[in-house]
Amino acid sequence: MEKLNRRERKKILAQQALTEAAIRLFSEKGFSQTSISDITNEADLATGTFYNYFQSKEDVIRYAISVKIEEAGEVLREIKNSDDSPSNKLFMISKSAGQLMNRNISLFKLLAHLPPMTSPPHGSEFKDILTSIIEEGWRRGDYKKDLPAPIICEAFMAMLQSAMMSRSIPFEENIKLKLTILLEGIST
Amino acid sequence: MEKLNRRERKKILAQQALTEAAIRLFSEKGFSQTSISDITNEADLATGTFYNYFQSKEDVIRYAISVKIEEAGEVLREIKNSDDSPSNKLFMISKSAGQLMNRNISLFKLLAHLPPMTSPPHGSEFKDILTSIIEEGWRRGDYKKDLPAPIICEAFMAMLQSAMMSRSIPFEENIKLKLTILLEGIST
Amino acid sequence: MEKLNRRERKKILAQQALTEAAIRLFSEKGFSQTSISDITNEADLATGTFYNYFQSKEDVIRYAISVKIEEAGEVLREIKNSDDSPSNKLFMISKSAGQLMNRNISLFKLLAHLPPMTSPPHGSEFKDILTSIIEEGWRRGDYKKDLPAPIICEAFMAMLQSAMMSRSIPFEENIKLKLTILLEGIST
Amino acid sequence: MEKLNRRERKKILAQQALTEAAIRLFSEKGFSQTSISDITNEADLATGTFYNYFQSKEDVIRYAISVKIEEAGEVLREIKNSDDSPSNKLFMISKSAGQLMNRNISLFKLLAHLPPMTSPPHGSEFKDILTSIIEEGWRRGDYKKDLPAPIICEAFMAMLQSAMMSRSIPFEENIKLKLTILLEGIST
DNA sequence: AATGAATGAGGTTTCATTCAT
DNA sequence: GATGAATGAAACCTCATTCAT
Repeated sequence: MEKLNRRERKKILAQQALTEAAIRLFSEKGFSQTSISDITNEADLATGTFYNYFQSKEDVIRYAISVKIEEAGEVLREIKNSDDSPSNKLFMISKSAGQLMNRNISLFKLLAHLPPMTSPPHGSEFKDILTSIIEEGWRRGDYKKDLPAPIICEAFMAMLQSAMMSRSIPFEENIKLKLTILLEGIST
Repeated sequence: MEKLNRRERKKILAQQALTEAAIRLFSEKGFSQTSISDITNEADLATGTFYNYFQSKEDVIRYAISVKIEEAGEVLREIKNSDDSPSNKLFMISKSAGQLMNRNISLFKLLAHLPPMTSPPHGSEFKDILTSIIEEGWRRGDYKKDLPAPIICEAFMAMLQSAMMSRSIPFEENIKLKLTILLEGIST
Repeated sequence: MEKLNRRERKKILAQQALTEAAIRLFSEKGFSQTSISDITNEADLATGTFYNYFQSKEDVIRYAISVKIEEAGEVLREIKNSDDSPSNKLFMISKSAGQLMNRNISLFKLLAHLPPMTSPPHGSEFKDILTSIIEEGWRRGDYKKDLPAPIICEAFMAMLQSAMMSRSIPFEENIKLKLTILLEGIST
Repeated sequence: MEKLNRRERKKILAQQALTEAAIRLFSEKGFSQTSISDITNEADLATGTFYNYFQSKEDVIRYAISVKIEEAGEVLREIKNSDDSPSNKLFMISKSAGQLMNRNISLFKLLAHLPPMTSPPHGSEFKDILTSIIEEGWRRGDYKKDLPAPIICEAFMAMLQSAMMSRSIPFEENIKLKLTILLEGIST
């Protein structure tokens, strides 16, 4: 058991090292400017080793994103199941989503290098959670009923993204103001 | 004064042909899957000719975008100087921006392949016009004064972009609903 | 007559401009790093114009050298026909050859880029003059007769070249010392 | 300690094959007429393999020369430390230098294709040995003391080079005559 | 599982040369 | 004669991938 574990741990370490090296280089030099041997150099491994873990450069992105998605899912579900009001839940989601994405902004930009339609392998879960929060708001009579849920979801995500990208006003203040507008616009 | 002799005309045609071929192929096969000789083949020119007009594939994107920005500027200024109400102006802007971007959606997606920070070489003019419309709304007492102009601009642009990207609800209906939320949120 | 002359003069100017530009660039950036359009740019002419005067880059070298050879020939013949002693003539030749070559050192290095055997299209004239001076020395009983003339010529030219290339001792002093050795070695 | 495993041995063989192929082709077809894939074809390796060992064609020249310099150093030091008279040592040096350079004449001509000033990365060691021989001659009272050592060194090297380049008289005879002149010129 | 030299397809890029103006 | 855009062959060079160790 001991021996196997050590091996497994080493294996995982190599994969982690490769992933981190790749993401670092992708965001520093750009995706296509980064070669596989750049990545293995940065990870202090041999070129061939890359192929023990990944099929291609794109594969690394997919793997890295899936890890992040996993993490994010946990947090989202926790917020959804809390006792807060829908509007408060939206605030909390925006906050932690902002944090997550800020930390991984360069990673998400890399999605452009994957074949289209692969992009949001998770978006739906996010949307599902948002939708269920909005429906909760409807049930409680908080929100106007003449706006379709997808529109509200999209508007929410747009505000979120816009706040993250803003260069003029810091995220915290920014998202607070934008959510104010949004909630004002959808509340009864 | 449009006295271009044949040679000059041919030059312009060649550059146009290259640009159009490039954008077409980029969106069909993807940016990095498109080689320079793919482009010249499509444009029915020799490989070397590409380098008479551009330094690199990225260069074509920059050029194509700058042409579109030019066009968009014209329309924006016209709307700004019309006699409509601020909110109507915002609707009109969203409409024609939507049209422009819809027509060039594949072009804008290519921005991801340019080094970061190069992205909005025009954003400021757009922002200036939006800001002046919002200020007009303030003067007329249409909009709440406790929201900073940049936030409103950003929110507007976010709605616009989100409506353009939406896959669930068509742009026209989509942007109408989102602007409704926005205007409701910022109006007195 | 006037019109023709002006044309002819312009023609020659263009050829001179091209030659000078070429030699300048060859010695600055190296022969193969210099393209024909580099040359025409430097000469402020169009690419195609080059082909009105030369067949190739190598051709420019040949032309430039032939011009210099022409010049040098004049000086050599003058010295040969003067009333000085053979040894003095050798000193004078070394002096003016040194000056000429110093001024055109970069040009002579370019000979390496011409197909071999083309190299000294003039060497023979130089050799002839040296030989006739040595024979004059023999007739006057100045020089030992057991050394073949070609050896003395070669030795003289070697000293000359070596003095020109020396980095440790300036040419004037250098060639004086070396010729002293040579004359000591060949004198009776 | 020459424990090279098969991989290492193959590496060295590959680099040798490339170097030899390159030098052979450079002198057969000329430097700029030889492409990198010519070289790898001749060495029976793949094009890309060239770049595992060299940065450029110029790089091969540098490498090849440095190898020869290494070899020459051995011989020179041996002669210097022998029991012969200074003048005999000079003869022996001229002889083996002539042999070395004759064998590698085409290699030395390639120096013209390297950026200037790179040329003699070794000259100094050669000079040092010559100087010590001349000083030995002075101590023994063989040579005149009014000629600076650098001048004698330069003159010796010039004679050597000139004898190697001569087309009219074969090297052996040629260098014997020229050294006679030189020694006559510098001896007491 | 790790290594890294060899591979060679396929991209990028240059540039001598032509030729219509 | 001068121009300079177009040409396309031919060079350069990179790099994903393999495979013997």
